[in-house]
Amino acid sequence: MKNEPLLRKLGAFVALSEAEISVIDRLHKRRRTFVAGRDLVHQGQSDQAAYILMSGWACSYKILQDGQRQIVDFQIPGDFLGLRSVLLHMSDHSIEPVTDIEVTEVHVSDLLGAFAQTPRLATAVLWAASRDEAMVVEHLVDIGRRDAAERMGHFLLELGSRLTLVGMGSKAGYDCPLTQYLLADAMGLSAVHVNRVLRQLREAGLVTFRDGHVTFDNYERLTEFADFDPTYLDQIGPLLA
Amino acid sequence: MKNEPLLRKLGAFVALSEAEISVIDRLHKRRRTFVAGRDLVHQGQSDQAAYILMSGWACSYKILQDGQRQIVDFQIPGDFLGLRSVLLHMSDHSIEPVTDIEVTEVHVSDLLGAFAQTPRLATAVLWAASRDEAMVVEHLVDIGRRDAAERMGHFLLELGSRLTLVGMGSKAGYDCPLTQYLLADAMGLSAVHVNRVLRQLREAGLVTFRDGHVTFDNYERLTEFADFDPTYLDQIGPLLA
DNA sequence: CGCCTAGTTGAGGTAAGTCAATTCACGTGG
DNA sequence: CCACGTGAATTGACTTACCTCAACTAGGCG
Repeated sequence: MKNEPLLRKLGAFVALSEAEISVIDRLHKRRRTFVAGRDLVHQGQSDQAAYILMSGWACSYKILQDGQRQIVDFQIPGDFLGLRSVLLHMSDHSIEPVTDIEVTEVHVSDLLGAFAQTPRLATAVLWAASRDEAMVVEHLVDIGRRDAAERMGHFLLELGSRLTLVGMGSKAGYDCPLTQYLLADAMGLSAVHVNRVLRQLREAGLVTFRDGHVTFDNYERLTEFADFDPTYLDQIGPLLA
Repeated sequence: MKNEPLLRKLGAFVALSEAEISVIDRLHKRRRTFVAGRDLVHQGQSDQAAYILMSGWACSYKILQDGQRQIVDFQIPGDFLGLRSVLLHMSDHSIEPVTDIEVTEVHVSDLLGAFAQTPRLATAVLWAASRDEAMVVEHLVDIGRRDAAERMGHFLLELGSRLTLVGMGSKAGYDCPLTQYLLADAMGLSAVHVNRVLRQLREAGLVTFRDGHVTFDNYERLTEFADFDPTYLDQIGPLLA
């Protein structure tokens, strides 16, 4: 259980006691799998369960009336799925597995019960939620104020940073199951423009995204080009002894 | 103290006991004021205090290297300022008062101590943070997938909804101290385009924004035009007895 | 073999940006 | 009292980044 991704993530924030670890363990009751492409959570559903992603990639998104969609974030192992839906008692977004995924289901009552038993767990979850929000905010800045090439570069760097933290990537690159259509919906661009921008970045010798793999051809120069500052993702050590 | 805006907001989520209310009261130790335009929190600062906004408007934003800025959200009374900065031990954004504001300062240690005493308070704050995140997400969708006119309409409706909840607006309209420059930085547009879009909405008989006041000329039609769905902001009653 | 999905590229259209000039309200000092 | 400066709003002319439509390629799989 020491490799359990949520423990690793929360452990970076609070030094968890044995008692707290066992409370978290008891949250992982029901293990489930979902196939790529079939939504776990639908926009508008109420009283939903939350999940902890154990393996695979997912994305959370919103659909507009005219059928367009905006992907808000991608989730990788250790991330919560649908935590906000549970707390707000209504899902304001949908969640779709990008690949086949494994999750454990967490019931609201169990989660709130765990908070009552160990308040430090509540603090740790609040920290994790803040970190997620910081990523959404960075994404917002991306879309609002960076042009397509900077935006794409920044996004690929951020994803690399997150994956590196969980041992799934490095400054050399990482495996990435996203299609250009998914990228387009995440970046607020059209799929054809994503293609052009990827070509541009490749020809500039910055990054190459091909056959499900991202390769950083020049990490330093890309970082500068995309104005990327990873401090908000960096975690120095447990902040709460 | 019954009118204290944070109590009112959290009270919508959990039915607070006398003991919990007094814990919250004790958080409001130091009252401070800040003048419009002078930042409270700077991007990159560490170990910052958090604040609860008592009166006035503020905005949180990020500056890019080329000097452009993106406003992430506006804060109105009852909202936290810099809560994320405190939990992440590093501010990833700046906060500027839009008008002169009154706040109460909250120290991290006091907040975490309050969580330990009353876990339900932690849950309530997590709920408030989730609600904030939901607004950021909606803003992200705005910028990513709506054209300038829809975006502006949606934004003005959302602001109206939030203000109505705290008694500062209605379906007729509300007072709004934002300039077209602030709007531009929030919507990811240029100031001149904001001006054109406002004219367009006014001439279409949907909304009028003039002299610091927003008037909904046709609330229904604007709601439809902007694809606005307020459910994620609505609060039916205490969810946690 | 043929279909389907993902990716690639070209040609032409459009929403929004930039630059620039003008107005207006307001405050301040001569 | 008026000249002046400053910040916000307004409008026009021109540019550009990104979109749409459309055609074509390449791999995977029944």
